[in-house]
Amino acid sequence: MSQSSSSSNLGSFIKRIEVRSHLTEQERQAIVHLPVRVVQVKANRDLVRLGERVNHACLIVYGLVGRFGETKEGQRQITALHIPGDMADLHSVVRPVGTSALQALTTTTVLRVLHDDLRAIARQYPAIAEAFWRDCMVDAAILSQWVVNVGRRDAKSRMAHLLCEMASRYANDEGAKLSFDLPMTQQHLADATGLTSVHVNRTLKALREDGVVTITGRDVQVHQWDRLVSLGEFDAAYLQADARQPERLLN
Amino acid sequence: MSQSSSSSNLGSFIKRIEVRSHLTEQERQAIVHLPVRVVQVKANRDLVRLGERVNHACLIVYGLVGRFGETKEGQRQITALHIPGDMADLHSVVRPVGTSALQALTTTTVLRVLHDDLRAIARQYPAIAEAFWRDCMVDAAILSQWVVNVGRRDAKSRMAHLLCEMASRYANDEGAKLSFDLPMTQQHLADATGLTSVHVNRTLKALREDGVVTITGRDVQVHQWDRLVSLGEFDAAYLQADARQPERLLN
DNA sequence: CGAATGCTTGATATGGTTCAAATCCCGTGG
DNA sequence: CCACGGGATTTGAACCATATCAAGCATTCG
Repeated sequence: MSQSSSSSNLGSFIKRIEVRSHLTEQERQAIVHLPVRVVQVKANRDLVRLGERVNHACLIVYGLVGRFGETKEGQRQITALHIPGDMADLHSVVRPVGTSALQALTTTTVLRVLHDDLRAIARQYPAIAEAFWRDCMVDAAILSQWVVNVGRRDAKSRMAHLLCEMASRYANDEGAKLSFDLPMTQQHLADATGLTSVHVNRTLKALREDGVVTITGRDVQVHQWDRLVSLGEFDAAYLQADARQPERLLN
Repeated sequence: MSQSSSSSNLGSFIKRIEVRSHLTEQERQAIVHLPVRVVQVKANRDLVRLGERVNHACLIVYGLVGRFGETKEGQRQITALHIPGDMADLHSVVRPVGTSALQALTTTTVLRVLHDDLRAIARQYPAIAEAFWRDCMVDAAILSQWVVNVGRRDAKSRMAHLLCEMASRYANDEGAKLSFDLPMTQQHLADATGLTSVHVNRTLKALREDGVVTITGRDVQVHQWDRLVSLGEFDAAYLQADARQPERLLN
């Protein structure tokens, strides 16, 4: 895990926040000028160990990160996936004692931001506090969907839902959903869907034979988006927190 | 759904908040004086319908409330349970478009608090904003545990975990965990654990025959707390957000 | 080129579901 | 106080979606 100091590169974070919340120029500047520390993490290394108390949050700049829960018998369950632009543990600002581990699925570049700094701007600018809170609530909405997915859907439907979600989160435009890079092994997919890697393999085969998606290594090719959506009963509404709604008191 | 206006009774909410966050007397007063509207909801009625946009949050005063996700084939999955003292949808302050329904499992008394009022005190008192955020993050931690529970544990273990969680949340003192009132039908338990009501019944039978817990109607009697904890791999840490830690900048 | 890691497939086992029916429980009205 | 009705619980039998075990193949990387 190599480190180096730097100032900014928080652009992707700002962009993410502004999809969901309005910021004034001043607020934007406050975020941009947060001091950060760049950290590289190799695949399968923890960014945050289980039970560790951290004093910083991790903005993913490049790579893919998972939050892992574990069973006594060593079975792992991914409870969240974080892609570039996500502040993977923004919640730790307010609850610094981790209850699960954060692990890199691929080599990952992270910007560490100190809790104290985040808390300071949240206290100074109520709109930033609200934006952080809102961002965390989108993650919670995803979590809630995962409970439904894992609790009540069969294997094919689960995979379809996960693929729709990741496609939607990665995509900037509609077309991008049909072809994207998903750097997860079949074991990772199994850990995210609560299945076995063997069964993930068979499920992907079935989806391929249905002509819906083809996954080759990290490359996902969606042939029939509509069928994938209907298989996974996917409704992207939960991923949004529309900034355009007048939720914010402009006082 | 009967309504009546009232002022305060927010004591249980204050108490809940203060377990996790420090408040000054002034901040406490700001919360106590929030205008509320008392609402009674009968069992199996929605407090918030699927997709409904609300302008208030619901503090549970009496009863039990579940958040329900649903599958196309009508299978239901409970993604959260809320007991008295919980502000069931505090998150809606920041994301008012519901992505799942809130339904009463028993006759429930609710205090409705307007988003605008909550947002106003959150903006005025950064410590309150932080406390609200923290409260939501405890709910998210529970959600995260549920994903692990439903994704990777077998039926007996799932039930044990759920029972430990509810016991811990209901209990004020240690002894109270051994005997408590859980107003859920076996179908509700099934919806919360991602099982079938038939299998819940068999699982409860097995737990009873093991001499671990006996559930008769709404009455839960825990005979061997330690075995229940170890069966469910339960670690109460995730339920806490220790207010005693100096997380708050006292500036 | 060899070792490690990930992918694929077959055979078998099993935990949980589904369907169906009986019984229990409790509130309600006669 | 009893009869009735409807939800909730309990149990059995058959079935199936997914797990488990095991082996061979493919790909990447040092």
